[in-house]
Parts: sequence; structure tokens; C-alpha cells
Amino acid sequence: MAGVHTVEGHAKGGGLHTLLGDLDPKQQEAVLHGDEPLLIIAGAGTGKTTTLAHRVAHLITGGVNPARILLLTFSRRAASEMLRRADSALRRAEAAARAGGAPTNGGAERPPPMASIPAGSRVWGGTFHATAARLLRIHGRDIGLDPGFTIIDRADSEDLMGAVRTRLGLSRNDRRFPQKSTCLDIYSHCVNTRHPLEKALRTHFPWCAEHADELRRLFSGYVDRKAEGSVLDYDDLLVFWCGLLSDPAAGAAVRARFDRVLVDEYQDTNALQAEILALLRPDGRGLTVVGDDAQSIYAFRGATVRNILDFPTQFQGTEVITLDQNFRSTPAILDVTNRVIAQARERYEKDLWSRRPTGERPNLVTCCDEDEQTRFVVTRILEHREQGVPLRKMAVLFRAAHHSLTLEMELGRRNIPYHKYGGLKFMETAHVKDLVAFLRLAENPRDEMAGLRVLQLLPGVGPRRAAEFLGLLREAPGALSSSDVDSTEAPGDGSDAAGIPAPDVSRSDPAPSPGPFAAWHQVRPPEAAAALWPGLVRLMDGLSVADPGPPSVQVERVHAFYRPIAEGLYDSPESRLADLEALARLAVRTPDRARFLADMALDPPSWTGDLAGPPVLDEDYLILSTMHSAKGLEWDAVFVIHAADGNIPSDMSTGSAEEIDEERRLFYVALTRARDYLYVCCPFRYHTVPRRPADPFGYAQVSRFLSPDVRSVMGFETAEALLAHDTDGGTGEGRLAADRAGCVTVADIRAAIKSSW
DNA sequence: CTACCGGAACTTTTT
DNA sequence: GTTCCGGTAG
Repeated sequence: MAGVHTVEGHAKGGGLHTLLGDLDPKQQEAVLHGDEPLLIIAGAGTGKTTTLAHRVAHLITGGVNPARILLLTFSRRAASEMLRRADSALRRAEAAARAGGAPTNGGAERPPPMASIPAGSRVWGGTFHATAARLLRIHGRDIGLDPGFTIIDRADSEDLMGAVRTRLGLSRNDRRFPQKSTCLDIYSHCVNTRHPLEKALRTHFPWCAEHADELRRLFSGYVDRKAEGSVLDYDDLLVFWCGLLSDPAAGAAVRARFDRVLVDEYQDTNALQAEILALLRPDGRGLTVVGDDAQSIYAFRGATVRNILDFPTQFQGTEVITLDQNFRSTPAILDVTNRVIAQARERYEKDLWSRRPTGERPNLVTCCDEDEQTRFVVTRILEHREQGVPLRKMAVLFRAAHHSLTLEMELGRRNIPYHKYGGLKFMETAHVKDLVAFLRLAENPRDEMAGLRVLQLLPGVGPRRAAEFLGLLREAPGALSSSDVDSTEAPGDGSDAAGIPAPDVSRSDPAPSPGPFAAWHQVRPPEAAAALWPGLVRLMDGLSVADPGPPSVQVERVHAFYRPIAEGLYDSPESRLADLEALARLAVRTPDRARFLADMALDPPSWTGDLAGPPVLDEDYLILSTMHSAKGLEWDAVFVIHAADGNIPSDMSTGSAEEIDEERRLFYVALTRARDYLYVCCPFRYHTVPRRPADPFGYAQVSRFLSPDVRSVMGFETAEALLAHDTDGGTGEGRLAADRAGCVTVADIRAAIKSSW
């Protein structure tokens, strides 16, 4: 390994050797690199996670205090995976050091880092947003931010934007004023890209350009409203973190917390995040970023690939290391994926290669229609399972969350367990939001959206009265007392706060203390709500005492109050109540309410996964995922479905060459998830999604990304052929397809393929 | 004021 | 199929 920077003097222990043993030379170089800014261009499947995890482990064995390392990842899942691997690397290094070179190593100068406390868990790890939230709780006061803030999710941000929009009368006069979600998109775009409104409108929302002035008023109203409620939306977390760092005193304090900063998936960061990094590490020393420009897929959210491309010029003395040996996929698969990405206009030239045996060609699978595609996928998946591939090592990927609907129904019918990533349904459901709103209101009585939601659950209480009752809280004297010992500076994943004694909550009569909801004792509720009102007040008072008990208990108490309301509100309350029980189980993991609420906003549970709880571990289940959520993951067999033009690239994103390029990279991400087997399915006939009575069917073409050049290295099969051989389902279901009136024949399909070249 | 009904317009990806 | 608006009855 020539050219390795041996800045760390102690890079010679037997332990370190083990640490590096599994890595290829370039990865080793990345792990051992010293203090200067480091950019790792890591192609798909090149062992990026391994490298980063080893680098963290290396830093720790080199004497860096884990609590002074900041690891910024794209999701919480990615962070914990990374830290888990760093720990196991550390453990191996430690074991080797003890076995081998222990005597020479002057004894107990360094305490053994792990054993009982995994070192990785003391590292600051998480998303930019989650990290911002933690830092702002600790340091926010220094810039005048109430540390008792609550975080509102996308839906609440939209509602708040909608409320301001209505109050400004923007929905009334002008019917064509953009709707609240678009408004929030524009706002968010401006904040994250740091572009002025005009530019944002011109480049991304030209149809809204005429409303620039109203939008400006709307946005400033939105900002004020958030300030009044002491709530932060996702963008605020970054904005205030950035502001915190810009403050001379507070900024210095935050900078002083960290010696090393490592950033994963750097290609998907935006201008604001880049600014945060620059403020955090002004000269780039101790900064490591990892990414792949070919996998940049979040431009729609303000991410810019310029961050990664310009990194070397931004920080003097940057070392760039490119990882291009792929350890994941077979050469046959790489041959396809390299050709797909080669069509991109602007990119780092970087073809991935592999030492693995060639493997099977990826197949382009043509299907008559969606049903046939579904049956093909299920049949082939079961075949693979017969051959010994567990379900959890297979995944079905698609562009939009709803693309898997029919597949999900079929899986359900056949009792094949699955887990779907992407599409955040759980937190989106009304009943879950209802329940969480109670907790949020207790945490922050000024949280307007939470308050309105809670109050309007009562019969006879609409927007008007809800606003009135909520206003009473604002003048209340007892508001905002969370200033106490909140600054549990404990870094890592707050594993402290173990034994909070839960006070007997059955009858907590907080009569003496004028809590934040004291004003509600005087309220004379409307007739219809009279029966429920005292219960609500008692509940809120109980949740506002100094120690309201662990979140799971709080959820139960809200549940008790909410259940009869929900039962009257929804047609089939059973499944919804089950969700609420799942929520209570979920809350058990979190020691305190603020943390629980932050988690729910920043890292909402993906429905099925957490519903079932731990036992899911020994079950086998198929993975369904949007292409976006598949980032960073890998499976033995991957099925990409709905690979038709219009789905990928999505019709919504074919406006500009940039958008199409992003869709191409997204497709590339999907394909590069596969280790051994890859199927790309394209159904040719669609039942028209929006109602267009003239033409009940649409005929699709294969995605433009599957150019002749790409197809020349792919295999080809038809779903029909497989299903004909499928003995058990063949007679019944295979027939069904043929019976369907107007079904396309294989010849039609071939013709369609040819014409789409 | 709230609760409810009918018509209209819209449907990507996510911290 | 969905949500979002405006109108109306109580």
C-alpha cells in the first residue's frame, strides 16, 4: 500500500493490522488517511460503509475520543449500521491486540474502549436533522431559541402553511394560487438551496412566478407563526444549526465539541448542509466526506451534486480517493449498470469492476400487463426461495410507492410476508397523528397545530373555538418551564435515564400547581363537548406535571381518553386501535417524551417493521421498497418493476435534461442493489390511471434508459413463458391472462419492443 | 359556529 | 380513489 499517510504514529499495533486485513489497498488508504480533508468517491457496492466504519474504528484506536466524533448519515438506520460495524471492527482489533502484541504494548495506557460500553454508541451519529435537534436543545438558548421547541413534520408544516394561506385570503381571490404543499415546496427549496425566491420560481416553479409577492408575504407569515408556536420544521433545524455556528460564542462552543466529522452520502446534501460543514470545519481539517456523484437522487429536495464535485476546491489540500472495485455485484450485472450510467451527461468517469465470477445476465422481462408482472415476480421469487435464497435477501423496487399495490395484494393473498420501505403511512394516518398531538401539546402548549388538532376532536368544537381555547393558554403564567437540567450533555444514543420512577398516575390531582393548562379549568365548553371536557383537562394536566412518567405510559393515558372518540369517529376502529397499541410499544424504547416526539418526527417508523416488534428478526420476509429508500442497501436478487417510460423516468420529471439525468441515476441506484440476480420488468398494457374514457388502455414503452446498448448485454424473457411452465398456478391463473379481452400477445409485445428502440 | 354535502381538481421520490 | 373548497342547514 504505497502512499499511505502514516500520520498516526501508533498505526503499527497488531490490532490495527487485523482491522485492515479485509480491505483492499484503496480502502486502506482511506481508512488510514490523516487529518487533511478527505473526499472518498465510492461507487455503488465498493464497500463504502465498511470503509467508513473502519475509519471510525481506526480513529478511536488511534486515541480520538468517540464522543468527539460526529458521523452524519442519511438515515438513522445507516448510522446505527455504521456504528455497529465500527464496534465489531474495534472488538476484533482489540482481541487481536490482546492475543498478539499485548506484551510489547506498554500496558494500560488506554483503557479498553468497548467491552461493556460499545465505543460506537458514544459517537455522535445520525442525520443532519437529528443532530441539529440535539445540538439546538443544548445550545439553542445561546441564540435565543427556546430549547423546549417541538418539531413539526411535513404534514404539519403543510397545514400551518395552509392556515397562513387562508388567513391571508390567498385561497379566496385567486383560485389558481398554488396549493399549500406546493407553497411549502417552494419555501423549502429556497431555504435549502439558499436561492432567492425569484430564482427558485424561475428555475423550478415557473408556473407560480406571477405570485412572487403573495408568496413572500405567505412565507414571512409562516415563519412568524412557527416562532409564535415555538415549533421548528425540518428546514428550521438546519437553518438554526447554521445560525448557531455563525454566532461567535455559540459557534465556537459547538465547533469545540468535535475533532472529526464524517459525512456519508455527500452527493445528497444541499447547499445549506454544505454551509454547516464549512462552519463546523472551516479549514476542512478532520473532515471526511463520502459519496458517489452517480447516485445523486435528491435534487428535488434541494441537494446538489456540486457539493461533492467542488469539495476539493473548497478545501485546500483535499485528498481524493476513488473506490471502484465493486464487491457486491456480478460482472454481468455491472456490465449493464455501467452502460446505464454511461449515458449520463455530466459525471466522474468511473467504471466499476469486480473479481466475482461472471454470473447470469440480468433479464429484461416483458409482461402483458401489471397482473402478469405480479405473478411473474411472485413465481420467480418462490423459485429462488426453493433454491435456498431467503426472502429477506430479495427485493422488489419501484419508482413510486403506489406501484407495489397490486403486488402487495397478491403477497397478502398468498401469505408471503413482506416489509415495505418508503411511503411513511404509519405517521400519516389520522389516528396516530391525533394521539401524538396530545403529547406534543403537553410538551409544548404553544404548538398550534397540535392544539388545534386535539381540540377539534371534541364534538361541537371547530376551528373557531379551538383557536379561542388555544389562545387562553398563551396568556397562562405556567407556560415554558422546560429550562431545567435539560442539557444532559450525554452524547451517544442517550442510553442513560434508565430508571425513571413512574409515579402512580392513576389519580394525579395537580390542583395546587397552576400548570400550563390551568386556563382550561375555567372554560365553559359547548354543549356537545361538555361530557368530554373535564377528562381532557385532567389528561393534559396529568401530562404536564414535572414527571409525567415514561412515554409509553403517557401514550396509554392518552389512548384511554382518545379511544371512545376514535370509536365514534371511524368506521372500523379495530385496526386503528391496534396501531395505537403498536405506538405504545414503540414508545417503550424511548426514555423521555421530547426524545420520543423528535424520533416520531425525524425518523418515523416504517409501518410493518415496528408493528410486530422484535420477533420479526427470526421471520423471513420479502422487501418491497421505493428506489429512493433502497439507497445503500443490497440484496441477492432484485426485481425492478414498472420499468416503463413514464414510470421511470417518471412523467413528472421529464421536463428538463437535469431531471431526466436524476431519474437515470435513480434507475442506476435500483439496478446496482443486486448481487447475483437482476430482473427488470416492464408491463406493456396499463389500465389508464386517471379516467380518460376514450381510451381504456394505455400502451407503455420500455424505459428509455434501457437503450439498445444496455439491452445488448441483457437476457430476455417473457412473463408468459415462465407462467406457462408454472404447474400449480398455470392452469388457473396463466389462463386468466389469455382470457382477458384485448390481451396483448407475445408477438404484440415483441413488436412493441422493436418499435421502442 | 359546526357539521355535512356536492363538485372540482389532482395524484413522485423524503429529512 | 383522493382531498380540498364553497355552500347550506341546524
